[in-house]
Amino acid sequence: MANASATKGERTRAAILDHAVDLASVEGLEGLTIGRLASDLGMSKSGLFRHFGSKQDLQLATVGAARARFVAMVIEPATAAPDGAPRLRAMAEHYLDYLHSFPGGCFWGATASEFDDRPGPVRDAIAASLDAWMAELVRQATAAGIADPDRYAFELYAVVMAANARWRLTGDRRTFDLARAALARLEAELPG
Amino acid sequence: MANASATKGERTRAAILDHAVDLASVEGLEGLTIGRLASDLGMSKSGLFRHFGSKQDLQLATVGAARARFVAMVIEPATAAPDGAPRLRAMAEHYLDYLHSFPGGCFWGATASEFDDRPGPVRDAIAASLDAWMAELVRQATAAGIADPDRYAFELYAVVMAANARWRLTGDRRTFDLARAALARLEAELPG
DNA sequence: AATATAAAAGCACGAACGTTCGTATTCAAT
DNA sequence: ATTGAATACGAACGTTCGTGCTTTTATATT
Repeated sequence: MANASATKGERTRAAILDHAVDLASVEGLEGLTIGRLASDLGMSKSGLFRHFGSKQDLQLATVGAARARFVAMVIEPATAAPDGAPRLRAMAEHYLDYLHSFPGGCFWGATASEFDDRPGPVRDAIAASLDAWMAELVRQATAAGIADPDRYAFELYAVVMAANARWRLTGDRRTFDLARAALARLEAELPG
Repeated sequence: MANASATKGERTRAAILDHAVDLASVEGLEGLTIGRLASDLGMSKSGLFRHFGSKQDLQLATVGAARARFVAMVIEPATAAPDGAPRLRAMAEHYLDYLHSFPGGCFWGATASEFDDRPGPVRDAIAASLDAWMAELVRQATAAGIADPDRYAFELYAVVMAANARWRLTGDRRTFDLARAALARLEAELPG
């Protein structure tokens, strides 16, 4: 939510980006067109465009907004739990719920595969966000006393990513049951 | 490889599709443009277009060619091993190697997330191919005596899919070490 | 209330896309 | 050698995209 004391331009910009994240989860960051975004928000292409100056800037700002949403929905709420195993459990649960905050499934699932072969700042921003998340997972797995934290973080990421992919393609919510069963197997690795 | 006794049109069509699969692994099935495909193959847009009649038909044919490649590289070679655990091991190994047969990473990883929110025959074809693969994994996991074959198939798919995604984004081949470690944990579940 | 500034709109452009159409070339069968 | 079909080409179309320029409207400060 944008700061209420922000200027009108800042509030508009925040509203644009909030919708841009949702739209990109459906259409991708390239399929996210300025015209579509403008008409969805009831404004003109040029009026919206003025806030960014280029489509690439819009894409970069959208990646930033998506990252902010991820932090707010997955990382922040889990800070209540102490480092290590409890934090890992809390993050994994929020991680799965987070997938439902998009109309088109996980923003990162859609955009990472879209930009992995498109060198440039947008790709770099996506990669940096995901690297930061992986690093956080490794940190917590280490704190939890896991012997091979890199492998553990990789598996946890893999399960959630696949849950998103299979769910979006089949429409079958039972996919999440499979994902939870897989996560339970990972939790069983945690000491204590 | 196209049948050598095929007509010229059939050979051209096969060559187009072979390149289309590679190109789609980089640009996606929508980013796969007819002009780019034609110039890569040294032919005219209209000459290429004639073989399909619409872009959607080209996309559908490309999905079919990708599926044929998957069968030839992952499923076929593993049929030497008997059903159950040996077959699962063989398929998993070929599955990882298969990722390197594309210039832009796994065709399915790129196209599934691209089309999961685009209803239509292309989406249906992609979903059907992946469903068939999941069904094969479940079948072999069942034959191997796994208690929850759906969960097992899901995890195996998740590991390879995540290996592809992380590898494409980081460029780090050590990702495959993590994937192999994860696959080893799955193999450890197999009886015998 | 007047005025300066920020925000949004209107309009038009050049490029790229899928697609169509008419024509040229290749190839096989007579 | 002649014909007819299969294959390919080149130019053009209508549309959509990102972007720039100019004008109008809304906001905020004195």
